[in-house]
Amino acid sequence: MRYHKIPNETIRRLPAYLRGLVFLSEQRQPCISSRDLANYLGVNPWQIRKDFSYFGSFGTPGVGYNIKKLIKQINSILKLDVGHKAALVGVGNLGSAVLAYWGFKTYGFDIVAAFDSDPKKISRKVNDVTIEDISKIQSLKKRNISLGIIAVPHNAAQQTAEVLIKAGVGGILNFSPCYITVPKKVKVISIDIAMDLVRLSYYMPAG
Amino acid sequence: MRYHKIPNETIRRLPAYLRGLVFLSEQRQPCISSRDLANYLGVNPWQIRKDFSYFGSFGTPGVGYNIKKLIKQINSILKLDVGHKAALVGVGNLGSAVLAYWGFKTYGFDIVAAFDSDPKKISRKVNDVTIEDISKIQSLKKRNISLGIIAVPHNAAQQTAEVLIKAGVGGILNFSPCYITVPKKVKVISIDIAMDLVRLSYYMPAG
DNA sequence: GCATGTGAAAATCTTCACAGCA
DNA sequence: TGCTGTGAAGATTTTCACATGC
Repeated sequence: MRYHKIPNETIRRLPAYLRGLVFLSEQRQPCISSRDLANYLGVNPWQIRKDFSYFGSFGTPGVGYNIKKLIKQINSILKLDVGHKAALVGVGNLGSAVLAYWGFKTYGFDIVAAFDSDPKKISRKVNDVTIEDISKIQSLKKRNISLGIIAVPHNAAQQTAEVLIKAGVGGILNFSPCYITVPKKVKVISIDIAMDLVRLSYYMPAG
Repeated sequence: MRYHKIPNETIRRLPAYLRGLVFLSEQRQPCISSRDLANYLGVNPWQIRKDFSYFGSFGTPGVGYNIKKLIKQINSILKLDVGHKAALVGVGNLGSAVLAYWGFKTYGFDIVAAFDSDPKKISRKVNDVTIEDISKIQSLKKRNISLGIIAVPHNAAQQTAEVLIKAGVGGILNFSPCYITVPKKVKVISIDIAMDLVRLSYYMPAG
């Protein structure tokens, strides 16, 4: 394996590979070929092989990939093996759903804190997490929380991002429907379900 | 404007342009340059100009783009001007959150039906939508619903997709954490929030 | 024989530089 | 002058074909 810059698109696909492999690992078959895996995931075999090749040689020619071993490798590449603590800001409709979503735990994420500015919500408990006043947010560093989840109205998003960054988070998952500006050292990933639905509209057959 | 195949990436960006423009249209300023719009959206000006150029010439040299007019154009490109009726299948945690999410309405989507297989949930009302038994799903075509939203456990997703397609939907928004196989004429867009969080983990600074 | 890993070719997408118009 | 629209250059990503290893 020579040095290669790793394509962003590869990083976009790796989590999906991991997700599929985790389901496959529940079966008894220990190995899988790139062809079978590709078929299961709905992608191309050479795409899978190329993507893995950026990180090393994980397979055995003539046999395929050992599923459990491959999961470990991808977990390590994606830095999921260390575990991440996250804090949610904004416990409205969307925020509550995020809190209740178990899907994160599978990948080593734990939402251990939740903040809101509405006094009526403070001290309420949602999914074992007690909602705190937004002013308590500077405690994140002390609590070893490195990840912020923003689910506030869009006019409060930028400000919330800044507070989170000041509190020491290195990554932000942004559910607010807007772009937020951050220093280079912080990574933001934005999610807006409505945007995906809009995209679907474009691709849908007429009628 | 010559003929050009429209890049998928352009379609991925258009909804975000639209979202930003809708917010900007609430201000009194009628026009915006590609530079200012780009700055607001966090992208490059030439990217915006190029993206629009695939569909025609929407701006005025020396002035910029008329915001309201541009919104209309993008709405038309994305086929949002016709309105879409959607049906949700699976009213669990995630499904309920989707039902409660107002964000769709802004773009002309309306979730007018919800289905579940759990008898305890049938006839309950969530956000003005009465939950129906999954067996009633073949009524979609008659009700003019062209869009399905899947929020069932992953082992039921493929089957749900097939039922939806048989009932005549042309597009599926898939929240179940798995790949689903569909005929070419149907478009699927999958969303898995956990996957984005995983990607964030990769990009986050160490420490 | 069979499936991986990879250089090289092809396709796609982004960036640039500037002609042309208000 | 200021900003759009676009061909062409540059960068990135995907696809392919096959050498290599089990």
